[in-house]
Amino acid sequence: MRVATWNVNSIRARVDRVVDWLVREEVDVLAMQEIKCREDQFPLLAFTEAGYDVEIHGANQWNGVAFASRLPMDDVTRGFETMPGFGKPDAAGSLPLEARAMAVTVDGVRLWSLYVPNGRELGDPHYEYKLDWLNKLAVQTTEWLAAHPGVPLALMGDWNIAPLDSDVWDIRVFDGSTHVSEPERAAFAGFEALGLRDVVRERIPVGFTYWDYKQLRFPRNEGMRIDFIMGSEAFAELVTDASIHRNERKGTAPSDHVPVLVDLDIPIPDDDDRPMIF
DNA sequence: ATGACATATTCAATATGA
Repeated sequence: MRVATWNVNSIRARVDRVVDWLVREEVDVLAMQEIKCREDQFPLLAFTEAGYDVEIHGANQWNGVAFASRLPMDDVTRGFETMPGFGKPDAAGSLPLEARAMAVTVDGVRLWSLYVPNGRELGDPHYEYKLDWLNKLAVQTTEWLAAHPGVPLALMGDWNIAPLDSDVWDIRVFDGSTHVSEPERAAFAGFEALGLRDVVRERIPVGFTYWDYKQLRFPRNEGMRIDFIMGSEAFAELVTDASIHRNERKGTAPSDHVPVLVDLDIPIPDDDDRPMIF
């Protein structure tokens, strides 16, 4: 089974590239982030014609996550129970919840698509929101792991954190910036403390997953590594290979992020055995 | 000094991104 994560930066602007890549790379399950549309706006047809079912969690022109899979998706959940909101409180005083997290189970593997809040600036309310969001997710993950011992779990997505200085092209440029601050790195390390680990880095130590559109960042290879697949021990044991698809940053109308993929030692049914989707 | 790029939305000017 081939499982991937990709911040697509608008699925409506990227649908052809995304579906082409899924088919070309024989991906079974894709976790998407920044789909930037509501469920009713999602370009479903291109996916279904290629044999993929889609589960969507979108709210408006910002954020939004989704899964595309050619294997059945079960136990679809949107958001998580203790997830904090952000923005203007409603009459009851609660903050709007953003579409940044959802999960599905495929072949007994629990998969999350995560779009961690950006943080904007150190000290910005959005920065506190980012740290709170991550810490609440870690607590939730702790509880889930305790309740589902031995079940493979992967938290996949755009973490908006560069855990190592070498995860940005020049750490000096990031002095005083988000993504590299100690509290963000501590929040990321909190997931490692739960027994999750970056199953891609242990196979691909070097390489970015994001390059800004501006300032010739990609031609200069001035990028960041911020998209990760954090697997539980049971998940990590299934991983046989990993890849970062840098070529998807090239060509016409790319996303600013590229796909990150793992191969799992889970046999999938032949095409002939798979139900047809029209 | 600032923007540079790309996406969304009340299609014009603004919000967001990292």
